[in-house]
Amino acid sequence: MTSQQAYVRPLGRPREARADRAIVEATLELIAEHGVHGFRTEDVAARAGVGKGAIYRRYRSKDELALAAVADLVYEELAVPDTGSTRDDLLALMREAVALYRGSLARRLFPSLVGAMGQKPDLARALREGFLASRRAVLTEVIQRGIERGDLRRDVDVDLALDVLGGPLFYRLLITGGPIDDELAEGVADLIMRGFGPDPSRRPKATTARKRSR
Amino acid sequence: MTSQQAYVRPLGRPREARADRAIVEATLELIAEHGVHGFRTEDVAARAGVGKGAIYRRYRSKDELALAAVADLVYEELAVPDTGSTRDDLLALMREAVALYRGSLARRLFPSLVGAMGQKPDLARALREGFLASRRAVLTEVIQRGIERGDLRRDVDVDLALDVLGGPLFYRLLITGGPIDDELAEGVADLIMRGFGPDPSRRPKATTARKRSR
Amino acid sequence: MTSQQAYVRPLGRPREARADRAIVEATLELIAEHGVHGFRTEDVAARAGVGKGAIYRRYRSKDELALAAVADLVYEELAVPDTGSTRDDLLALMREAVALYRGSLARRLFPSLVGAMGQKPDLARALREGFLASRRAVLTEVIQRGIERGDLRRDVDVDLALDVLGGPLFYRLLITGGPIDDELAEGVADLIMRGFGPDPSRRPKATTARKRSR
Amino acid sequence: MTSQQAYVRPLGRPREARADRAIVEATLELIAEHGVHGFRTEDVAARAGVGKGAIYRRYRSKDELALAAVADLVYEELAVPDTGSTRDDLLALMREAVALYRGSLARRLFPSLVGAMGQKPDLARALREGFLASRRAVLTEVIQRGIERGDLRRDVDVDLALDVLGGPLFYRLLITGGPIDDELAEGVADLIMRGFGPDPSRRPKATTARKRSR
DNA sequence: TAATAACCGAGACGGTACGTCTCGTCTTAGG
DNA sequence: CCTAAGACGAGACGTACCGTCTCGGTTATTA
Repeated sequence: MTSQQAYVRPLGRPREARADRAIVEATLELIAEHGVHGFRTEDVAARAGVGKGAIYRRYRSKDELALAAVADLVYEELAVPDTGSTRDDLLALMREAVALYRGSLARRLFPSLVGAMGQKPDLARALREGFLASRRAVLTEVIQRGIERGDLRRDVDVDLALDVLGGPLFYRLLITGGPIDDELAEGVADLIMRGFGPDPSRRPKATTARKRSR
Repeated sequence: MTSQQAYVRPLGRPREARADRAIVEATLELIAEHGVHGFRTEDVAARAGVGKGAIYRRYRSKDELALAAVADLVYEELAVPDTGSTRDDLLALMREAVALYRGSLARRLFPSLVGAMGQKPDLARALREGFLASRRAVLTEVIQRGIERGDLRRDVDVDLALDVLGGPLFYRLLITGGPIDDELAEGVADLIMRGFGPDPSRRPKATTARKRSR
Repeated sequence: MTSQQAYVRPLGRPREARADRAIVEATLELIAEHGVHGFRTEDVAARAGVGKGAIYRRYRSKDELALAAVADLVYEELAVPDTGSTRDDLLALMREAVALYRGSLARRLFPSLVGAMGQKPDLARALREGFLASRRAVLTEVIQRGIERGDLRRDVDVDLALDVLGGPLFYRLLITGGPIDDELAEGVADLIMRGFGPDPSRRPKATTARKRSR
Repeated sequence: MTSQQAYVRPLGRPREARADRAIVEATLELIAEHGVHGFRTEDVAARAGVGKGAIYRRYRSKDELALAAVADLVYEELAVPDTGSTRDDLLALMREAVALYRGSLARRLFPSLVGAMGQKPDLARALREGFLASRRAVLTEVIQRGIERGDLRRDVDVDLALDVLGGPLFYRLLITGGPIDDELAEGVADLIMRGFGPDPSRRPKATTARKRSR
């Protein structure tokens, strides 16, 4: 039976992969130069060497184009670290996030992206279900393993933990302009370990946090 | 010696105070509906019942108008709570913040505000130095008092603490869409108390933070 | 009693008469250069020194603009010549028509105008009822006078006469590309005089025309 | 069953004759509906049930397609009538022309064809040298025969005569919208006979109509 | 009281980017 | 090599919005 073979090649000339890449790259360059709102679709077309039609065949609007370009920049396979230490696993992920958001492009990109999310539910959903969900899934796995390992309490509010890990980073990126560096990564990782670590009053002898500090 | 009396009434017909208010209010409503970029000056004029000229006589650009409107909205006096309990003081401030950001106007305002901050340094500075700084000052005072009281460690990274308090809230507001409620307020307050509480290994007996959580 | 004074000045800034003229003139030039369909609205705007908005505030579409421009061009007062000689009157009118259609603007304008008439009943009606009707009225008067004077037969088919006077001219202009000159004017005028001149059969000897109808 | 043919079949799949007809017919219908410029190649393809490629393999451009379609409609062998009577020969040709231009398709086709001629010299030349020249050649022969026969003056301006025969018909078709009927055919034929007939003042006894019958 | 000056609402202005559309060509898989 | 389907680069279309300017008219202070 071929019914499982769901993919049917669409009729007609296929989209050119070359154009796909060129459009995204031109968009990223122009966003970096003029901002998420400041760039012009005509310039994207010109720089990518395509017609405007080729852009609007792929993306319904300028905003969707900007989103896709950013998504392309930001999506990457995320390996679940497994160092044996919950703190080190968290730290690895946080450091990677720090590295991503320190980049000048991502730093200039996110604010307007967030602004657009408020106006375009589609974009918000796409970002949440794609980029965000994948990162949260990885963090969740690390936390679950930490619980099983006994490094974290059984009743950890996982959502809160995720938001405490990610929140301060975005807060600095979007609002305060504070430094996004490894100190931040270590700070929140340690706070999670300490705040959600096993209750010392119950198990006075086991002090995970101590061991972690080498 | 009248030189100190600097004010000279300008010639001609004075500006109408009625229009001043109407413009700001119409702007706020329209920003909430369509975002800091999405609203139209013509709509502001129409809703305020003024001409576009009246707007541009007061503000040099759409951005300046948006900034002024937001500034007008956001400034308010903030009392420093003093319940005697560091946790309760934090909780009071957090609950107030929760109440503010649950409100539909602020909730719709902030995303586009953040987006605009990325492109307009003036707006970003105004918001950081006004709204944000005042809230951080109050929280800082509560934390300092907590340290002096011995509820918190002496070496608390205050900036990190502030970002852990505020970050998750904004993260949910702007990114995840997660719930902004008292559970969140309590979660982060407890995490701060626990994570930045006095080191139990150093002073195994005194555990103020423990007791407060009952 | 001011009720007869129906005109109420519209609110706001009035349209600029300068722009009205400039738009129509630029349109005519560009139609002559590129045809009723071939000209570009952006070029009209540029040549007229106005924005595209100023054009579309006045005309709902490119077609309506073209129609208005042509209508503006084509209306002019036409005097009825009265030299005392029917042939000379006809000749005067024909020479004037020749002069008009030799002109480079009209010569380039008419072909695409005719093409458009086939597609746009509005344009066709406007042209027929304005430009064409006024010229036919003048010719009709000359012919009537010729009949009364005895220079032409009483039973002249006036419509046919008008079409024989105008047809060859347009035929050369639109189809054959043949010369439009005074020789043509004289040729058709003489043909009309000779072909529709008084019937020699009434002056009892010659009866050619009568017999033909059998 | 094709092997018996000496004709060497070109490589590959042969063109479908079905498509040839369908393309031309669809083009004619769409030109009649929207004009020579107004129709869309995509609509032609859709209505003919072919791809755009099939059209552009046959015709190099939209204009060439339009021209070919019109040519297909309009070209037909034209016999030189020879009734023995110059008037009747002219009348036969004029009646045939009337029949052609009364048809609703030709009537809708010509205006935009003329419009296009003004912008496309190639099309104008093709139409003049093909369709038009063949008709003028036939008429010229009839007139020459008329001269030789003595029905028409020796010094007839043949070009003018042709334009007087064809002009009024096109004038009504393209400009005035007047009736195109046998009355018109007879009117211009009689006018030519009378206006270009032998000068009665010079040869007072010989009546043209007499001679025609030889 | 009259003149002067800046205000008022309404809306046209020049300019610019948008997103759509069509042209004529090119590129697939398949007959 | 043909076919239908549909993507391609190019560029005009008509719309929308910006920030400015121009109306007739209003509201203050100064003369």
